Amino acid sequence: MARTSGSHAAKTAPRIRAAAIRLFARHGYAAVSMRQIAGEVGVQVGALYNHTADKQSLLLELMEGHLTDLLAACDRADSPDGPVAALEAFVRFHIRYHAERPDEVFIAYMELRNLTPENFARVQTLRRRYEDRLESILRAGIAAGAFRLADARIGTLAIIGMLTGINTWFRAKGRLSLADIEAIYCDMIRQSVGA
Amino acid sequence: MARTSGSHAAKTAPRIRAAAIRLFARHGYAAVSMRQIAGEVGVQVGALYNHTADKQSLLLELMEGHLTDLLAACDRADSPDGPVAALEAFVRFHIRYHAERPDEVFIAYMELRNLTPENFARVQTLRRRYEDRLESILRAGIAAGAFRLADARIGTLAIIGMLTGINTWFRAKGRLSLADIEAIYCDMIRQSVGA
DNA sequence: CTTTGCAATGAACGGGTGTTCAGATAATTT
DNA sequence: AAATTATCTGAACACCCGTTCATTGCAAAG
Repeated sequence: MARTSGSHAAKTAPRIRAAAIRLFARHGYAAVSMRQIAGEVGVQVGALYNHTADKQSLLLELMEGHLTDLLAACDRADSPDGPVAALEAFVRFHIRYHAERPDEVFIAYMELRNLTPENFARVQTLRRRYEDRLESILRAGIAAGAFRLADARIGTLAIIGMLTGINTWFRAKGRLSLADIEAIYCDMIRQSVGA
Repeated sequence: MARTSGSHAAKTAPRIRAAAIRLFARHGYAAVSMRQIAGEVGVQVGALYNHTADKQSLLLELMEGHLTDLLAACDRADSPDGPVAALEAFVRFHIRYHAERPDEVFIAYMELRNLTPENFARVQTLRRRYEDRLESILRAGIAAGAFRLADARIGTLAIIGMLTGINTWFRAKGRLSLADIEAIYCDMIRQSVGA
């Protein structure tokens, strides 16, 4: 090999991903053309195919990248002892992490149906791994008698749904700061599981 | 006028809407072509334009129709006295109504970004009207001292998000029936507002 | 039974789609 | 300095897009 692999790619590939994230989040996967992405990067269409196999792979890379990062960050975040404290830590982590990456989150939740079946399955596996973090906390809380909650799985889906919804309406310039919302959600979610 | 307006339209127009709902929900507005819709109805593309001005209007009609029906049904549903009972009635109504129309719900929540700004504003107004139904209940409960909830608006968005999420994962053949889920959600939501 | 007029056809319009590829470019290793 | 090779260009491919419109068909009104 005569050149370090990706000497240029190291600059262009991330820019393609960044442009795709912005455009997919703004207009939707199906409504964005490869030419639009290329235009945003300042390159011709054909050049994109040096960095991604096709449009579908680009979408998959964005989603898998986002979910992998999410899981890694979730692992890094410390989870305190005790079901109530662990639940609160999860909620705060989720809200903060997702608020910082609205575009990736939007794509990961809205473009699932534009994945091929195999790619959908791969993404769902990652998503399920994240949900399982919360489900474990709920299960432990139920087992310890700390939570009054009939079903850990449904509780997980309900809480994730509640949290995910924030991204659809939260605006930094709104009436309440993110810290305010974090506090309100912590209270509501703690109460929702009967703790 | 030589003929009752819409003697044919009375058959074709609803079929177009039904096909569009199915296809938009399955593949997304941008990914569905007018030719696909026409094919599903068993008609040529041009015929669609006898019943809708353009693709964008078709989307708007579906969304406005869904939200108008939702508001009408919500008004018809009786709301019992007392904040706790009213909240439970709202939750049960929402879950049942939405479970019966998964495709319309999916479109109304996922295709907002494919609306032109004016059309988006119209749909948001209707959606806000529905959210206000819940917000009033929460406000009344807080005022009466029946709920322990810091902010009625955030509580509304949190609960709506929680409820709306059901449609993304509920399957009739799943582990739990809709009635089971209804019961679990009623408990969680009642607890979440501190009642 | 003729008139009326809505609805459906089928072809066309201009333009956009994802993807490929031969050839030019430029940067790194030898 | 020369050779190498990842990257980019620019054009092309075959096909699909939303929308329009002259023409045709047909069901109801008079």
